[in-house]
Amino acid sequence: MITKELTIGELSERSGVAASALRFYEREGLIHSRRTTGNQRRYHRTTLRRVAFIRASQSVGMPLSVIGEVLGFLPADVPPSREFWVRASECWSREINARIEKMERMRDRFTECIGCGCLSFEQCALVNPGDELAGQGPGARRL
Amino acid sequence: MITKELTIGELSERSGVAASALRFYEREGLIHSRRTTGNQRRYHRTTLRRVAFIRASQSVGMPLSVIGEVLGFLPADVPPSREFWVRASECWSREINARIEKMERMRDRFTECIGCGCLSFEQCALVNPGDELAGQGPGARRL
DNA sequence: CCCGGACCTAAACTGCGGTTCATGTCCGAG
DNA sequence: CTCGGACATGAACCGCAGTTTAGGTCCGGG
Repeated sequence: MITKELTIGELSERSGVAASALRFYEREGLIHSRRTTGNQRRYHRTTLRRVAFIRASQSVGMPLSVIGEVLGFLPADVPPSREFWVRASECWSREINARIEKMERMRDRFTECIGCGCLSFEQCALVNPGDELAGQGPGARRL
Repeated sequence: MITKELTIGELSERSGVAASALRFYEREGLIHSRRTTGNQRRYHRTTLRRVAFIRASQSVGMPLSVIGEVLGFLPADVPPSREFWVRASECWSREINARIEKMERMRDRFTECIGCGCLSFEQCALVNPGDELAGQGPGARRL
């Protein structure tokens, strides 16, 4: 086997992702590692691909939890197939499109609200979202 | 003066915003209050409008810090003019449009990346954003 | 054998937008 | 005057996506 394993430092340097982040991803179950007798991490080469996928997905706004779910279908130490990429891409595209549409709806509502001079409670859809518009920004969500 | 002041409970009920949030907004300087001799808050009626503006702006994704900057142009205890709404609306629209465009670019890049079969480091623009794409998702930002 | 750099862990901290809690005060109705 | 509900404060906590810190271990070169 010439498929040399990577230390965390090597994976960090090659991927451009901080070692602390890699350990964090492992805690969250997004990547996996073997341990040496001295308890050090050794990564399979395919982990590089996994990390690439994680970063690419994050850059389009996916939360780690969702990325983790999708990566759950991809067994550890198996190079991701082309089909996997394609399916994931479709999934992400749908998500992004949904978010874009939502933002467009909100923008239109805002200008409409300003235009009509309302922006007071009880009348204004923006102020009283009620429906799926709620819980947009970051902040504490209750379980 | 029949312009009765509001207690925090009244403002909370009328605006639908929790009293804890109203205190928080006040700490952050987004709204203001007078104090009674017993140290209780009394809000000017126009505060209702301010809170409406805050919630509407939040619903389109604006962070409180930016909302606070804009509200800073609006003196306390003065009803916001129509011109103020219009200018704020334009400002927010520009912001939202910028965010939508950014998301569209990212979506396109992602599908392109998947299509070309790359998604590895050094070649992939998604994985190595470098430019304005960086720092998208939530999470700790360093100063 | 010793040294330094790479690695390990757990715990605490970041910023955002608040909520919840503990403890104490105010105020109006009866 | 007393009681309860509304109000006050500061501190701790939530989720997210990590980073930083403190203190300890591993490993290879000289």
